[in-house]
Amino acid sequence: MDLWKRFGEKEVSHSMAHYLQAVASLKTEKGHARVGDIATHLGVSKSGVTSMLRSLQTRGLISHEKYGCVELTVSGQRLAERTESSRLVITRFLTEILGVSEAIASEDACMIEHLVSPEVSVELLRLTSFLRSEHPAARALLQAYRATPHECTDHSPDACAVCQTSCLRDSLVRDIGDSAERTGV
Amino acid sequence: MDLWKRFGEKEVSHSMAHYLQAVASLKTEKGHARVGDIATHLGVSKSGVTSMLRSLQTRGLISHEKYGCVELTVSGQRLAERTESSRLVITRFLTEILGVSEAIASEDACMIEHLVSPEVSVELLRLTSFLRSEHPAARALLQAYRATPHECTDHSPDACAVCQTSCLRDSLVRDIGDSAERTGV
DNA sequence: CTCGCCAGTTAAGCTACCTCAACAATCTTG
DNA sequence: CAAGATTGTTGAGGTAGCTTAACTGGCGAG
Repeated sequence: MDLWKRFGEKEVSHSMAHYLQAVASLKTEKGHARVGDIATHLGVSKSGVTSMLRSLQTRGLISHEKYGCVELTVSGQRLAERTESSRLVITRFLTEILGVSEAIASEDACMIEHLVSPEVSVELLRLTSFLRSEHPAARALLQAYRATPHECTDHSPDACAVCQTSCLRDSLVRDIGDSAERTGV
Repeated sequence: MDLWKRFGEKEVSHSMAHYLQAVASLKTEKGHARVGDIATHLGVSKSGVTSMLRSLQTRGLISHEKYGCVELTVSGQRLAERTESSRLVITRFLTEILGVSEAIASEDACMIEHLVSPEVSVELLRLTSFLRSEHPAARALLQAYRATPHECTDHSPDACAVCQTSCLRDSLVRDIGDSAERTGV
């Protein structure tokens, strides 16, 4: 299967998603988004911004005339909002339900926000809301969940409800040090 | 914050992760991985494979000599295993806990498998295992969760445990049609 | 042995995204 | 209303990852 090739065919790339978010946040923050603001906000050169704006304009996500301010089109606005919502949902799920540190949650959310389908984001929101609610089943679950040890003592096939032929955990935990180092934790 | 720039600084790119996985799966499938096999497996040209192999060799993830078979190094093998484990964990969480369709789950997992930190993957595995286990709190929660309506009726600030100033759901659901179309659902 | 085929490589070219350096437009201010 | 600072654009150049086209290494059949 060459599902993997769709990565390059996403409606927007990682960079584009962040340009759109930058424009959106500058607009709400200071009322307008200019090339220099975007460049500063994203930590890239102004020339990089100019050429990216051209590309975003071609895709109908922004409008921008020479030396003017940048405006999001309706679809650009939608995309920016959706990406931002995904980011928030993912971050909250990672920190509040999975109990991952803020640093790692923010980094992971930033990496995947634009790649997660709305279907998944909306379900993730639903699960997070439910688990954070006052519903007795949710409270009971979280309490029981927090109480069980982190270590899966028995990871033989079929003992764990997720692993099958081999223990998935083993290949994950051994890399945890490496990634913590990068994040500066 | 320019967290977003780390996207390009990941140990491996999306493509690289899939090349490594292709080599690993060909090795277990037919005992060896050759350029042509990899090209077929990934649906790219042989010349593309040759140049990617050069790049992976430079990074110490594979070894490959001219006209020979491709071998994963220890770090290449670790990376391939970790990516594959993440993919499995994510897929199972999306289908079995969130209840998303196989098609969407596979696509999303394929997009993000290499971007999710091992910390998050391992916690996701733990949650999924727990929820799929026989633990009474898990059974009760899933039952209650499945029974609650999909619609969040009250999304005013503070009513929902996740949304704050505005309803995150609104910006997500309106895009669901668009993405289903792409996936061919 | 050599001809031909297949696997693999090199070369050139494309798109995306970035950089720096030079230039052009606009704004500010005396 | 010009001088100079600020802001934005253009252009050339680099890396990553792909493509196609042309070339080469290795090997079996006659």
